Amino acid sequence: MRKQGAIGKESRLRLLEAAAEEFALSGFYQTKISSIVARAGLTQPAFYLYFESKEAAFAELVADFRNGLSQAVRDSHIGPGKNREDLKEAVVASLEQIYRFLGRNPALTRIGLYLSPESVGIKAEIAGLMEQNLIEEQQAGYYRQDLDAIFFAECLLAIIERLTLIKLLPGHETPSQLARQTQDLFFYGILDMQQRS
Amino acid sequence: MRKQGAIGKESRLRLLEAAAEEFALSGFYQTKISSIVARAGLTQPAFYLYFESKEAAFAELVADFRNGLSQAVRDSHIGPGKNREDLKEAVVASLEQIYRFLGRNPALTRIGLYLSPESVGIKAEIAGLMEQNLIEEQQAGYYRQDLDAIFFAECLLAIIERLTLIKLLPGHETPSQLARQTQDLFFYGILDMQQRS
Amino acid sequence: MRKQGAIGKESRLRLLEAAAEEFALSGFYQTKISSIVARAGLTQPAFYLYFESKEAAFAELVADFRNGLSQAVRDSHIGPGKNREDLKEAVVASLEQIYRFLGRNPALTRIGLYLSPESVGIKAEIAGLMEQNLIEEQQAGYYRQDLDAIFFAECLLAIIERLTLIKLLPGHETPSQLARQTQDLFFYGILDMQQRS
Amino acid sequence: MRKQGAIGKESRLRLLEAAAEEFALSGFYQTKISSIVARAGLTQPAFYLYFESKEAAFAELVADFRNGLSQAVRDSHIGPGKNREDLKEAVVASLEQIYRFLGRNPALTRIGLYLSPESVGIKAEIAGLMEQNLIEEQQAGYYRQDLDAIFFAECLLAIIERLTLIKLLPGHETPSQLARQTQDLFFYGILDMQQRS
DNA sequence: AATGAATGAGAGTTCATTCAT
DNA sequence: GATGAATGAACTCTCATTCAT
Repeated sequence: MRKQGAIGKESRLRLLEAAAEEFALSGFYQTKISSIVARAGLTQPAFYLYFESKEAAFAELVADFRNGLSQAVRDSHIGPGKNREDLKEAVVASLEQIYRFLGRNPALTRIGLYLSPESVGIKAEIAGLMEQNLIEEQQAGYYRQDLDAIFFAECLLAIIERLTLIKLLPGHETPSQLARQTQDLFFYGILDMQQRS
Repeated sequence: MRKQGAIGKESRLRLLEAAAEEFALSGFYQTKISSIVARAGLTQPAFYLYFESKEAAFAELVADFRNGLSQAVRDSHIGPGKNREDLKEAVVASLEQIYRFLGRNPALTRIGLYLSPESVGIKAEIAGLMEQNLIEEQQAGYYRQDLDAIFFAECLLAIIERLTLIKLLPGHETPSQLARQTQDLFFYGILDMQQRS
Repeated sequence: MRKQGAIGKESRLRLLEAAAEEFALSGFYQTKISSIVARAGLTQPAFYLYFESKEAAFAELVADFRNGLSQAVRDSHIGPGKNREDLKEAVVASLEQIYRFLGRNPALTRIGLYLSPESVGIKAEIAGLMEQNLIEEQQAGYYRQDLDAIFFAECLLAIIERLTLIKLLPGHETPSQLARQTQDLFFYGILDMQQRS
Repeated sequence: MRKQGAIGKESRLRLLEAAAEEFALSGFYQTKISSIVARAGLTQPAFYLYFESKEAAFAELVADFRNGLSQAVRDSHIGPGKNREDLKEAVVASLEQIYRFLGRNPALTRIGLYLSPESVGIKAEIAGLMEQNLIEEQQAGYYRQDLDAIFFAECLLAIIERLTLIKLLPGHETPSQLARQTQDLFFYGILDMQQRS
């Protein structure tokens, strides 16, 4: 790959965005280079000016997503010193941050979370990061002590993943709404509080 | 497709199982008819003796999974008249039934839940069935009245889906263990009960 | 590559022959699979039923040539116990055998001797075999003792190679004629015998 | 192609040399313009500033070689009036001149003698020139009268060609050594002189 | 004199699918 | 009931070449 000026960078970016949309729409195997370049307003060889192969372009998108989401999750850590009421809002804010990232680039999210074979590894990594956050928050006394952090992290991720797919990406709910619903369920469980033994 | 004798039925079944395993292993597009028939110990034209096309075979597997899972979910409904302690066990049993179905045929589960484009529709259907169960159970007074049944159904499904993938299919946990963990989280939430406001 | 019946073997052979002719005519890079299969009366995918790739088919032809020529050279060894007059005829017969092999399949010869990058290695091998023959023949007292066998082998090969290209393959001379001419030059050199010092 | 200043001439030359080396290394079809310009420290369009096409550049190299070699062969003619001892040295000198030219620019030699499709025509021309030299030298009484000049010319060329490839270009022998060996073989043949009938 | 950017044309290869037996 | 043999239709990727600057 040779040196690129401004125009080249622009073309590359256009191709990357076109690729993201095509991949998100049709999946990796059904996406043809011809569709990508058509969407970007270029011809097929231009694609290979900027990417090694179809796989490489896909991998770059996946990596972008992975980095972005990892960062968002790391940033969503809740610091110490919150009282019960503040905690609730902090948790909502934390979740909202993650949902917001996932909603920002729907095509990328679809690729990284549902389409890529690497999604398994990505989710494992994300679950791990969430677990670390949760452990520290648990040590801060925010959650019950007998909570299995990794198990909870997996469940949290599962719910975020699914709600993103069915509510966030189609635009049925906002990050803020989803954050609040998610927090509510996890905080209080499903039992009727009056009757708790 | 004409009528088949015993040998034909056997071959058809072998092909279907081989297809399930290949699809589960490599996904739809990367699975070649040649691999399927090789695994089944037959030749390519034999495949077309029993299936219209690659798509048709895949669709049949998906349909099998969908029917099985729907039934399992319907069967997992919890009847009225349980007290608090019985309820807990009933919920665990109900969840266990679902996990057990999902663990029974890993290849099929992988196809129906993660690989098929139809998985979206399947999950929507399953979520709907779960919602109906939950509503009735809620009306029986088992859960808090302000619980949003469809939201909860989606979360439940999300967790089942993820735990199936990372715990059940790799054999790290049994249906019974998963059922208990899932029930516990949902019943009590994550907060420390002493401190609940 | 699966099992082949008689028809398959026939097709494979037809493709191999077609490939040899196309390669000999146009060289490796300018030969298109489409030309080969057209000449063989088949379609492109059929080619891949019998050969891994264009390279593989070429390599097979080269290997065939190499084996054949090696054998011919080994067979051309001259045994002991010849007197001067018999020797001459034996040398001619020996050379004729080699020329005859080279003339038998012109396309293959062109590929193995001039077109293939492996031709360098092939000629090195052939020169080595010739050297061995020559050393034994020299020990039998047939040639001058101060003759450098490997040098002579290389020269002999050089001449055979060139005469094959310009005389044998175009059909200007027969193996027999070429053998006699070659023998004559090497036996007596170029000087006028009366004047030899 | 327009007139060029000093810088342009320099670039053109650099490209030509780079092309020669790349062609010699990889052959015509496997040599990419991109490799040539990379070696010359320029970009692809620059190549087309100086050459019509890849073919044209190659052809120019071949023509350079052909002219040079023709001249060298013409210059290697041996004049009349030599006695037997002088003749030997004259022949050696003559051969050395040719080997020296071939060794001077290895890349060009490889192209003109082994890689170019035109090499056939070039060798035919060279053989013709050699034949003329030989005929005159034969008429001067230097060689046996029954020698077939064109046949001998072809053999001489064959040997020069092969020894150049395997001894001269890899640097195993010098032009002088090769000239002497070649002369020795042709002068005296391979038979033991004591036993000549 | 030289380059960043782009393209037309084509090649090899793959794969689901079918036919004749 | 099954197979050896063959193919139509694509698709990815490469490369010489050119245009605008």
